[in-house]
Amino acid sequence: MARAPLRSVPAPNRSTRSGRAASRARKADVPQDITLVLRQRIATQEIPPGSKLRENELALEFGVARARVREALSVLEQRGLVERIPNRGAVVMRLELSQVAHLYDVREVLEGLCARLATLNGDPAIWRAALAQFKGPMVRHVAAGDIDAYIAGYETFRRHLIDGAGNPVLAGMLDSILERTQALIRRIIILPGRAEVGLQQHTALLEAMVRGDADEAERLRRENMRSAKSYLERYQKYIL
Amino acid sequence: MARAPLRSVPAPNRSTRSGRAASRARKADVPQDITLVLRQRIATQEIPPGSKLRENELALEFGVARARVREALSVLEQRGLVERIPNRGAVVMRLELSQVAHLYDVREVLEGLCARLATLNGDPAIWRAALAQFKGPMVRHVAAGDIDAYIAGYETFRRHLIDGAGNPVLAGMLDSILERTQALIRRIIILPGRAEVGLQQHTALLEAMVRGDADEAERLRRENMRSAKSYLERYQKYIL
DNA sequence: AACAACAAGATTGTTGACACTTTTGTTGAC
DNA sequence: GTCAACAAAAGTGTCAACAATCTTGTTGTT
Repeated sequence: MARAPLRSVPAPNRSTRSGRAASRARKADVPQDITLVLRQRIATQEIPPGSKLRENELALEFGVARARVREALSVLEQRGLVERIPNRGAVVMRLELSQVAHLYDVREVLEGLCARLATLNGDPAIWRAALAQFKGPMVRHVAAGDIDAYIAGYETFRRHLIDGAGNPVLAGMLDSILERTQALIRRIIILPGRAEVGLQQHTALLEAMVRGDADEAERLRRENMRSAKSYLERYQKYIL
Repeated sequence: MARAPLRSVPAPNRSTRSGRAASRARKADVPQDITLVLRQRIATQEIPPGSKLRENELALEFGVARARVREALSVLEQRGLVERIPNRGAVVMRLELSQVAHLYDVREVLEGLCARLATLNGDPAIWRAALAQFKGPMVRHVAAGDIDAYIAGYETFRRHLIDGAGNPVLAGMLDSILERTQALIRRIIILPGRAEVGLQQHTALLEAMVRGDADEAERLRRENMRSAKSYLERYQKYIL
């Protein structure tokens, strides 16, 4: 449980003039990126749900004062990643099935909008290229059972969709949801038959996007999400 | 510009035992609700866009240390209400037209989902009651030009929709969007003919909800949002 | 042996002080 | 009179210390 301090900062770094270069080198890291690091650790479940986040521990590890950790925890609470109880500390949020269902209902319409906007605003060449990926290499990844490669391909596809949509508000909300369900997505993909279904659905979606049919793209993406949600509910006992 | 301190806290409240009752009376207010107060002030434009938020000023007004104000500002930044520039402070976010368009695109699909879920999960009696409101008193409010009463009725309707949907994730995101566009909504409603159109659209929506047609409810709500967005774009010069 | 009362330790909550950066105001040269 | 260099002020960034609260371990009683 005890995390090895990645960069053990020399505690007495208080002298005004000495060690300027050293502190400047770390300048870009410290300011608020401890929030980012914690977000990633929670999303990847490197810090598992239910864990207690002790302010002192984190402050020591990152070599900053507790006030900074405290601010980071506030942000994490806002994002729904941790729950904070007064005088008792912060624990990593645990996902109930109902919560996941809520997240997926919202994700469905947001991803639908994302597909529609990407069709309207994005570069068709990108969708053609993605379609080629899904018809060629991705098929082989699934056939070969190379889940990691498939997931990697899916992630870049999703990134292209969000970028292509060109809507920062949408991007932020999708990121927020993805961040909370990332661990789940990986477990859904490896369910029996899921990757094959997903492959087919994404291919159909991209074909609609290539021919510029935004409405159909939105419909297909939403159907894709509903399908994923139903898989999740069917296999919930193996996932949650 | 200088805000009158609503409750000027006696600064030397440091003694451990003295004034316990007084400090306990304020206990419920202080903890983190300064975030809520600031959110409301920004949403209502009591603090107008572009204003600088000085940490010291706020700390003094609320009678807390700067660290607490600082945490509140972090949350406000996360929510997209203020922009924080290192070493330069926090200013209330200014809405560009493009940003508003992005917000409305997202709001469209979220309100659509909200209407669908409310139709499926909510109590039909509530929709019947709301329909009666929109066919009776609300019509008179619009005819009489009583905008405030109309807005109040619309707000309770929207609240019923969100409650009826029963999805906390959705509720949070809609609140976040509403909070950022609240000032706009009031300006759109008073546009020529807008209230009449809205009245008709909401009536149609509620009729679909009463008969349990969730798909149609979602479609109508989305159409309603697109219509509001087009009004906004047409009259942008009078609004922004 | 089980349980309540208490004390010691650990953790969070809050504060004031200090360092650093930006802004503002002033002086002086051209 | 205008502009640059400099000094003072204001504001933000960071920190360590103290207070309040919760948790854990211990002791004593029934």
